[in-house]
Amino acid sequence: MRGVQTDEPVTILTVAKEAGVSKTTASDALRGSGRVSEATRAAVAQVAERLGYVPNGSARHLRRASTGTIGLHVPEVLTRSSYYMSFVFGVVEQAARHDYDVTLITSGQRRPRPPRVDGLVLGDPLGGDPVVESLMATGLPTVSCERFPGDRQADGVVWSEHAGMLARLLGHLRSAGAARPALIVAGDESDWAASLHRGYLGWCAEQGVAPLVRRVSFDATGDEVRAAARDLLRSEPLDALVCAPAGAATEVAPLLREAGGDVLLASCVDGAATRLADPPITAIDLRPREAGASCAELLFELLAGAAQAGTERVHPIELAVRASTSR
Amino acid sequence: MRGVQTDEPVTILTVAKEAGVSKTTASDALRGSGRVSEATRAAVAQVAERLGYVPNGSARHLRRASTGTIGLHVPEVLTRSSYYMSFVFGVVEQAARHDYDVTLITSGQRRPRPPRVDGLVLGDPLGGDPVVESLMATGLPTVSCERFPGDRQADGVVWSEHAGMLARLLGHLRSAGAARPALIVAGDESDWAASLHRGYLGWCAEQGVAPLVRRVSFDATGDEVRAAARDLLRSEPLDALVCAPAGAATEVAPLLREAGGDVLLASCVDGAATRLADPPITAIDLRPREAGASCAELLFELLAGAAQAGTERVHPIELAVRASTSR
DNA sequence: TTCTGATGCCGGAACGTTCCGGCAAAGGTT
DNA sequence: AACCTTTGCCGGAACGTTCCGGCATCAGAA
Repeated sequence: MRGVQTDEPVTILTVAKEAGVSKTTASDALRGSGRVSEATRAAVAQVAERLGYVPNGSARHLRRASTGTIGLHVPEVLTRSSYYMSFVFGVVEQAARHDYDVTLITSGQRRPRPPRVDGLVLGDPLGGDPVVESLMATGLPTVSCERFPGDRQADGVVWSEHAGMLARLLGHLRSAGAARPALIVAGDESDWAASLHRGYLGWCAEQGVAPLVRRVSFDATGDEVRAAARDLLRSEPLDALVCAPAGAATEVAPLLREAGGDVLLASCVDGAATRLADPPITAIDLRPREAGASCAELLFELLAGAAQAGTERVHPIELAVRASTSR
Repeated sequence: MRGVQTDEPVTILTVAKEAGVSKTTASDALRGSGRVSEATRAAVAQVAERLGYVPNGSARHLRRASTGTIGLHVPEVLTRSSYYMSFVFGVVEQAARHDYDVTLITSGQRRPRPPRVDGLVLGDPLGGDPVVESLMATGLPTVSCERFPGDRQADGVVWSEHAGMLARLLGHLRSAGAARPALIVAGDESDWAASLHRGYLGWCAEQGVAPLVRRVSFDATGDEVRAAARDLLRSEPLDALVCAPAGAATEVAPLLREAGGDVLLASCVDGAATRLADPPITAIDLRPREAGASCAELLFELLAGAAQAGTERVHPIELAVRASTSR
């Protein structure tokens, strides 16, 4: 039952009058605040339900000096759209649990005013993006997924052990027989790419392996990663390849197959494509939806004063070993 | 210059006092409403700029009985994430031009309240989605991209001539020598897929060609479309293949190459992948960003009373002929 | 001179909800 | 009986902006 539809909006005053209490009591009863008896609370709740009362967000947030909304920024990198969509959905759903809305902010926007939000989530902030810079300059509580490249960090950071997980993947490749795994990775405008690269170099140093890297752009196309793979195939005997950019592994899989040689293949970003490829491709599952939710949750803690600026959270990621890395 | 930072919020009262006018005059001056002299307007604007005045959205929208926000719903279909992300960005940017925020609504959300928005954009509404149904039941002004499957339509519909464009693509394939082009397409839960299928059948009837169709799910995986393509290859001599699902064409391209036979290949959804494939794949460019902007614009017209419920707009789409359909 | 219309200001009230502190009643303690 | 504490209500004011209609002034027409 939706409630009676009238031309008069159902306000807290309507509910209070119908329940025979003051507006303050009605408000307190519905919000669980103040000192209201359980019987009165139930009676008011019933009236509100019956009338289909929905609090006016503008009124509430004017009074509270808040907006009830968080802003979410994601880079417009379409090769990572699958990851970002999942991330976005995670944020939106976690925000809903806190009765917050999520307003999207894009780097293509030209707008003359700061966002009307209580706080910000930055998904994978890229260095050199002026919109990201200006968002961080707002002074609003901000949580970033991965660190911001550079010295200045958001109030809260949710990050994952990419280097460590890559070392584990490389170890797995090593024990599967690969003597010298190669890496295709983006540049340092992304903290994620930078830590993968660093982790790879560190692992090679530790294992006494000569690094075999090809750098591509953060939003590398299929052709770009295929060109990088071809280059690797031409210049060295290739026994294993780890592709960092999202979607790259599935782009090079046919190429490696054609080239023969039984090259092990893995991806640093998991998704439906790697899972459902034939053979399924070993990948690092970044769990983007959960990452989104975790970022949102940390922001709400910051907003509620339950967390301090400078808080860092480790978001667990997983290695999904599949057929592409076995012989 | 950001303006002097004090602990006291800069309100319209602050600006008015500083400019030596009433709050009403200050408000009217900044909004271009009321009857305010040009000199007074300029003076107030200068004070506002200097003080870094930003209107309080909650106060404004409480007074106006509005929210300053539109809701955007997109299906959580990750194979179409590239298209949807572009669509989303288009909506967000057009909304920004109207000083509106965009709040995302997902089908995975469980929330006890209607969205606090002035209107809704439904990107590619899928039949059978209860969240879409409930959004359409809110009574809010609503614009959908493509029609809603079924009798009930949104207040505004932005749609494209998919059947017509497919006929043109088929004609192009025909003139490139294909006698019997095949189609891989999703089911009727999407109006887009339904019109492609209908258009294909209509074209075949008109040309006296026996239809060659394989149905897949709307969110078909690479394997699923490859299985469909293999099935086609096995059962008939295949001279041309049109893949409707986003991403499908690039998934089957290597398969067709391996099979030999010089099969012409085209896609009903264009993107970076089809553009940058080798050879580049002929595709229908749905121009998602522009579609998003167009939907948002129609919604703002509805909200402003400049368009009527029942308005339909044709969003132009384009056929990008590329090397995959030439011999 | 008087009246009318235009211009450009103005204060009060409204929007819907929350916060704050007052107060009545009841129960317990001295 | 008087005092104190707790419980559970209450009305007024606040939040910041816009809407509405009033009013003063000036210029032009009758």
